[in-house]
Amino acid sequence: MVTCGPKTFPDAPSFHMQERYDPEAVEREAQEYWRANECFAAKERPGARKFYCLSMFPYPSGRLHMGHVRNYTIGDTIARYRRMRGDNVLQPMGWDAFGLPAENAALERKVLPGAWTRGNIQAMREQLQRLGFGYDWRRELATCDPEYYRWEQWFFIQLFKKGLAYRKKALVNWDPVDQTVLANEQVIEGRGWRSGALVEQREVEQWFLRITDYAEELLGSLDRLEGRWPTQVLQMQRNWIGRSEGVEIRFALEGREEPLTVFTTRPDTLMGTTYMALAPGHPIVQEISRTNKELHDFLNHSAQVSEELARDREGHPLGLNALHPLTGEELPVWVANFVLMEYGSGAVMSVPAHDQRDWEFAHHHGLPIRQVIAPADGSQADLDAGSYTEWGVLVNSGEFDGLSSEEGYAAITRRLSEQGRGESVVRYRLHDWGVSRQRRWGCPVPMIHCGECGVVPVPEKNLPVALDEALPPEADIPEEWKTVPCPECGRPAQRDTDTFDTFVESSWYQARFCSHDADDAMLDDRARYWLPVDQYIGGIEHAILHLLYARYFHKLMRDEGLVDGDEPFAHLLTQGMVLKDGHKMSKSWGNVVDPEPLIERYGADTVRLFVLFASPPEHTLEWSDSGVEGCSRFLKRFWRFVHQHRECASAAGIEADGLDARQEELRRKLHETIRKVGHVVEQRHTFNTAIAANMELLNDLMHLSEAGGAEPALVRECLEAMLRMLAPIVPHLSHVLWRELGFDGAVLDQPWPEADETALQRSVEQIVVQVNGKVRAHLELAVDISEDELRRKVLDNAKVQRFTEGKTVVRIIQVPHKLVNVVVRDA
RNA sequence: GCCGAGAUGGCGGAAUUGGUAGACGCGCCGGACUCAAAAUCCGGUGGGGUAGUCCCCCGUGUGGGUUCGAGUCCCACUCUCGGUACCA
Repeated sequence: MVTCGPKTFPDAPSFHMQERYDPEAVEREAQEYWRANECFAAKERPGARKFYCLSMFPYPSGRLHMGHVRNYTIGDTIARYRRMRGDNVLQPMGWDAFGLPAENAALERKVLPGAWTRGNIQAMREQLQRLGFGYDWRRELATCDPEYYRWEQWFFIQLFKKGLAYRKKALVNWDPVDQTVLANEQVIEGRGWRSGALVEQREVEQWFLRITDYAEELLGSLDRLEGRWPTQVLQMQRNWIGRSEGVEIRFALEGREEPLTVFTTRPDTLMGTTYMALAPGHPIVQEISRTNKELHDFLNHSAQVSEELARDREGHPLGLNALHPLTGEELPVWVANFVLMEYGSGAVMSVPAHDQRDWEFAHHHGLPIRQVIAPADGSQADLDAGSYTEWGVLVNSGEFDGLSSEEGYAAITRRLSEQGRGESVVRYRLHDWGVSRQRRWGCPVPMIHCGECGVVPVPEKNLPVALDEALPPEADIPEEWKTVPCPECGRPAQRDTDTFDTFVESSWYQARFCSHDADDAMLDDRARYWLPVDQYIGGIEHAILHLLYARYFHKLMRDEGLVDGDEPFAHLLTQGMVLKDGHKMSKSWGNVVDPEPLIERYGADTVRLFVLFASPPEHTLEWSDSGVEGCSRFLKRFWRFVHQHRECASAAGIEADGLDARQEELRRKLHETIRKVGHVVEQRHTFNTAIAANMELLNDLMHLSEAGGAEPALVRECLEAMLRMLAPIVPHLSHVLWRELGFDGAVLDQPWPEADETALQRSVEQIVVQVNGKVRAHLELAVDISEDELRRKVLDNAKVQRFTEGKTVVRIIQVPHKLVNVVVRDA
């Protein structure tokens, strides 16, 4: 038998160069090959199993950070793996290019937002290319391209025509620092999500998208994503949509025509209502405050207090009575600082005995507390200590006494309905999506305001309404841009000068990648071929906003006949954050690790390998410089080993019969590795264990080689399989080594290796022997050993006997090919 | 408060359906090579006892339980992280 153990090479420079792993040269070569052969140009192949792999596109801030590197490495690994599995893979990349930072940069550096953005895109594109991600760059798009936002404007007009986009004068969140309106989602604990400034309320005319029309479907179809999306994300979306069932009740107001409408989830407590509470922003409150100085002063005062999120139960009587819908009892109407205008109708029926906030408010202001629910178990509720909010049995409720809360709920709802004073309704926490922004670096709203005709869409032939990119953001918009003839009557009219929320652009880019160059339609049949995205990868921070809006847009596009299916992203993987020293990398912590110098020093493959190896994709990743060093060592070792065994490449096919025991063992290890890696990469995305398995295999292979057992055909079989398994993770190194070994074609086009069942078989195996569940011995036994023989060998074993001596064997548990547990009892 | 996820060596993390806890990597210790260092290679590395390779006990946040057997399942709790919060 010929062996090819470690060889010493003459100390000539040419050999030296090859034996030394030079990532830069390797990466240049592989990337050149991919580029020249257009390896990642995706084509629609009807009938072929397609796989659309998408990573969330970046905001072009100027430099990639570790989070990007991690995100895109995960995506690229999955995409390359699917390709080796024979799928027709699409993996595009683009830029979420509109947004505030460009305007800020423009102000600070006296550059134009467009120029700043496009410069950043160029720099980041180079960084992505350097990392060797297999993107179809022909499909690259930036949301600030007029060819892109043109179709967003077109689509918005379709929504407008359907009544799904509408204008509403509404109280909106005003960020006094950024000077803009914020969506509810952009307000975090009363502060602007970017500026951190305390948000004020202002009334402005805004464009809204009727996402609430789709609330029920957005909620319902989450069930079908179960098992495909992380449960955490599904739950967060459910909470955000916030469906709640209840009853809308109309209370008559003394001396007023219009009744007061409230929403409650507890109509069973209706008989315990002792006062009404309105939000400070409620129209009735606003109206009365115009003539009531005391109330006016109170509102001014509480507006300031509420900014500090005061929990004091402040309020003021309005001097107005409501009438109980069933008893006609007079109930004083108050304004209360804890009532929210944005939820329900901005008014509540207060039941202090059974709602904690109402209880506190009543206590504070000396309002009556009337118990109408008693604990079902007959115990006493202590209403001096607080409210009793559990369901129970109705008391002090007249004809409803004795009913359970559930029965009372139904009976009272029925009675209200009969009297025309209320009905069951479903409420959502989700609000219509305000999409107008008073920003310059965004997609212009394609609408014209005419004094005669009202709001008129820009005619489709005039799209896109292009931004004047030469105009600095601080300059006023010129009159000649703003003033245009009304498309309907021809009289001078005004363009809408607002732009869209950038979440609008990112809600449909996944579809446009499919039809990136369609110039006469937003989408075409190619979108039907590629969609939905089979695997979407991105940060957990987008669990609510982006993912909800994109789901909404997909349904809108579906209803416009543009796409098939109900959901845009079939599978979602949310990668964890990248931490350093226990904190998120940020300037303020001073712990930012820039990928660039690492790529410079170790090469792209090492960086890719490390971000996958350090932890499973969903976990937060603790950055470790020495961990990178370890990954670099592995690649160097692998490289060197391959070069020391190059001649094994010409070995003939493996002959399993000719292998000795150690070689057979290694071959079994190889095929076990193939089986394991295929499973974890495909099913679990735990690339860390896939890498570890390959490290183990290399260690074993090197030990065998060291011991002189490196049969060329076996080495060849190992290397061929390892290069394929590592190709999605460290594609450059795999590409070059594959070629240097003289194997056919390019490794990225190779089929994924299959485990050879016969190689997995063994004649003897190790069986763990336990006595009462504790490991006491390991036995090497023939796999086809009979049950009796096995029992005998186990019970005759000296180590086992030490623990069974003088005891009674009660039973023997057998797990085939794995374990035997002898259960004994004191005799 | 509510919802969700998690807790395993000095560290990151392994451990299909309950079946040898700590794979792989880092770090550390010892050794080889070297004038020396770097690089590389070899060996060791959960705690304790005994002891130079055997062997025993303990050990997966805490306390219970189910089971022949629990990191894994059940109950209660502690802590950490993420989301959300006056939602009527």
